[in-house]
Amino acid sequence: MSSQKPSIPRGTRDFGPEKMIKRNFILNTIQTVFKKFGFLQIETPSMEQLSVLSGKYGEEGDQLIFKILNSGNYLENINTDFIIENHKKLTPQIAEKALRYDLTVPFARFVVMNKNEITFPFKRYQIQPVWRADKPQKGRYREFYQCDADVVGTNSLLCETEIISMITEVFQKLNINDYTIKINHRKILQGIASAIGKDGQESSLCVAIDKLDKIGIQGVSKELLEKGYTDSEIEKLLPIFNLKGNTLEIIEQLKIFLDENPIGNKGIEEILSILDILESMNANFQNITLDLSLARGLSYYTGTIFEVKVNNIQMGSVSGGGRYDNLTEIFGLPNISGVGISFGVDRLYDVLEELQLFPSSSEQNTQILITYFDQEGFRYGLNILPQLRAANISSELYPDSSKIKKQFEYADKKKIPYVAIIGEEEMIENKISIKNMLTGTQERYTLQELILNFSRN
RNA sequence: GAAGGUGUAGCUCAGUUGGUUAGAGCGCUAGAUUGUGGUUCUUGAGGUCGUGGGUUCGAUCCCCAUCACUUUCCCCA
Repeated sequence: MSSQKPSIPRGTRDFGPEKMIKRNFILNTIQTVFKKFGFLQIETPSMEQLSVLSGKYGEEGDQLIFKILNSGNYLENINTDFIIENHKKLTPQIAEKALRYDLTVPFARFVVMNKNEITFPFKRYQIQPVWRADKPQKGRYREFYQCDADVVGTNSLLCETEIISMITEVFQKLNINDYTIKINHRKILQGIASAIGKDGQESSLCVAIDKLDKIGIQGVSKELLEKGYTDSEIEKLLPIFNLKGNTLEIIEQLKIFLDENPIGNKGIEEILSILDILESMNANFQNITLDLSLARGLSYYTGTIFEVKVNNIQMGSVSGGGRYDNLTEIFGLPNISGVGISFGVDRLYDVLEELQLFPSSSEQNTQILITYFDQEGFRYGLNILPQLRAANISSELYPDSSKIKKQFEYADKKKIPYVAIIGEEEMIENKISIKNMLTGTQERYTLQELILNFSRN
């Protein structure tokens, strides 16, 4: 009999107990903040109809969707010409379901399907894994979690400020202090495109200037040239890259650049309103900057866009989002504006690990392990165990009758802070010896004393 | 889609300019210590050197192919 070597698909991960404790610290923090701001949780299925996802993420995005092969004889009734002609035409015929690629599109589908039950404005949060058929790299997986919070059904800029407040609170709770919330506005980018004579062509402009911090002004210029921008158009753009000062000063310079462009000025107005609301709420501004090079890849954003970067650490953005005006329109529900935020748990994990910001995990652990020498001690332990648990003390009884040494090793490896020892002497005295595994000290308590000492934890 | 890197013990890695018996640290086993973990000392187990083929008297090493993992670019969280 030959055994097979087990493995998991690349880009996927197992999470052991230590990792789950740390992940849950992040997830619970985010969830607590979402709840506090009045967001309600929903979940959607792992798989969606392929047609729901197709075409929502651009042409490249379609390739990155994990498709699920139809059940049964999926080749029945297939026009074999497709196989030779084009696999893209064959795919929808043999796969009608696919794994979700993000949480936003399924949410849009959810809103449209449940529009009669939903009370608008609808604030929902969702924490679930998503899948991408990408080649894995550092900080990039084929299965990963997203934590999204969105408000749909209102244009109010209060939503934007609440998102900023939530980011601030999450980072404060995670003890990350040195970070930047970059904000920008798609309408400002539209206005810039228009001002240099490229009306309506801001998407290629966005893709290029999004890379500004990576490839520099020269790299961006080169890319724009390749995309058909003329030298004079790029020349006009240059002042944008050289704006200096704080957010308000940049806005003043930007106003001059945009001149009377109505769309661009609408964007500026909204940014100013957001800052004004934040000021009324006495919010902390320090971490917010207007970054005109922020564009964000996804094409459905139409208003304010955000991204959060942890400073002084080699890591891409850990959070991002923005306002979208027409996400539900494609499913037949127009004029629903929404704004959302997404936290990247996996990247936050790496950041906290690197900055050593995870709290000590001992409190989540078993507090007391009951050890014993013989069958009699085991029975004594069986009596103690439920009483400890009734007092809300996380505890366990060693299951096998092994040497005491072995039982201590178990406690040590599991980082259980206290070991209860039940031997002949203890049973005669009707007390329990408790050894503190950290300090090595040992004392005897009655069960009552033990419960009193430990239940306050 | 393009270009690199790496596959040797459970883990992290040495090594052999091609030679008989492939090593270390950590981990694991057992003991020193029959009522005590972590520290210390001693002991033992554990390998088709990724897979298939080629060259050779002989390949873990050289050549070819293949698979897996990994990094960068593109794109994204």
